[in-house]
Amino acid sequence: MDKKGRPGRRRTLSEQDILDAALALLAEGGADAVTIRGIAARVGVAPNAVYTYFPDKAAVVRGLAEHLLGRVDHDRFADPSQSWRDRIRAFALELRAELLAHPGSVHLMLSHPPDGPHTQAVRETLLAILADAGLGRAAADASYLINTHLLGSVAFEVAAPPDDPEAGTTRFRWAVDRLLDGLAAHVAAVRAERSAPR
Amino acid sequence: MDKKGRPGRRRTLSEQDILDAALALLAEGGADAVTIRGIAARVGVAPNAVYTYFPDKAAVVRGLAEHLLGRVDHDRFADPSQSWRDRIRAFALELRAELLAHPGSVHLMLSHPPDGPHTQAVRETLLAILADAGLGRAAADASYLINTHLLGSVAFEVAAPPDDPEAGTTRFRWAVDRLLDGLAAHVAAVRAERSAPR
DNA sequence: CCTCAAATCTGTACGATGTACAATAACTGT
DNA sequence: ACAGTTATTGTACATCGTACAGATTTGAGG
Repeated sequence: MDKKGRPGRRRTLSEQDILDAALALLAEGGADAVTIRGIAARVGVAPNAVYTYFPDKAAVVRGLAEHLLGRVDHDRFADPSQSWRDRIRAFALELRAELLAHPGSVHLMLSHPPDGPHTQAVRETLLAILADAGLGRAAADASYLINTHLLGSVAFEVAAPPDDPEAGTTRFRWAVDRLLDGLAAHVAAVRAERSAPR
Repeated sequence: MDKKGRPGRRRTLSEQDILDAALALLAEGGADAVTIRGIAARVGVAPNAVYTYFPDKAAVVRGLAEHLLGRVDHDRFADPSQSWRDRIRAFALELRAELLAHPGSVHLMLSHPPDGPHTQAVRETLLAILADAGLGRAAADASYLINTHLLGSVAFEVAAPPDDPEAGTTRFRWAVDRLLDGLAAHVAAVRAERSAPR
């Protein structure tokens, strides 16, 4: 695990190593377990070595959130042969599963909202589906709605897990369906107004 | 500000003092500013005095969340003369305002979900409105949906504030309206099924 | 090949945090 | 008055982020 014992320019680390270690710590011990010293120990390096790659802990945490988002395959939901409702449902469930698999990741995303390429890719996939749904100008707001509900929902579930994990999934699915109903109603209303203006 | 300089049984503190100090710190410096030592200093007492009233910091934080919920007047929304949609909208906006007024409070609620009398009172108010709406068995899930969206939404807004705070309110209102549309559609569907069973 | 600056890492150290432990003073009941 | 309980203090420790100052290796320019 440990690389060397003496200082010097040796390139024993990489940004990926740090993020991988951070992710492992997150999975094992929750958000509190993600510490600079813990990461360093796990990759076998002095704590300060981390600062060669990240300016401070907040940057590591942001990077970790990005890293996590990079693990979800969102291109899979771009296929327009399925209904937009099914696609969003599946997308939401997938993201939820990924977040639930790493306790603390939601907290971390809510306190240090990432904004790297992976984050934007996810956002764009969502926006594309919503555009297909005919939400037009409201697509951005709808995306925001889905996002915030997802994060809030998972955060709450992590903090206060239901007795039966299955029940959590059922409840989440129900909530997403209500959201989709609301969006569908809005689409219908917009369409109606467009065909019979003011 | 400081009470005394020597040990001894003096009852210089109260649970309320501690929570008030914590709330002030939260309002001033966000969640990170809420520390045992900070609270103690603010009420002019040794850090360990806090442990007479709370077993650990987590308990203080939970108490603080409760304290905060106790400040919102939710009975005001119990009046059934208004439509349930208006009542929920107003309720959500009120809670949002309270949470936004204390940066970090959402985080704190998401990491240490309170469950004291105030929390339950708020939940019951919500449930009552939703029961009026005719949601029946689904009222609990609907309440959960509104709750999680509220928390997620505010958390996100605190972490990444919009350029124009007004825009945040508009967006939130739009989202709540979509939620309400979704719930209304569900109510209609349930009613339809009940009048024409299977 | 030699030199040297830049890059990468280590060691030490400081201030802040939560909190365990023991000592101390004031109150309470007898 | 005395004894026991209890609120408070002071001291101390482990852990955290990270600033600072070396040490060592590496690669580039001569």
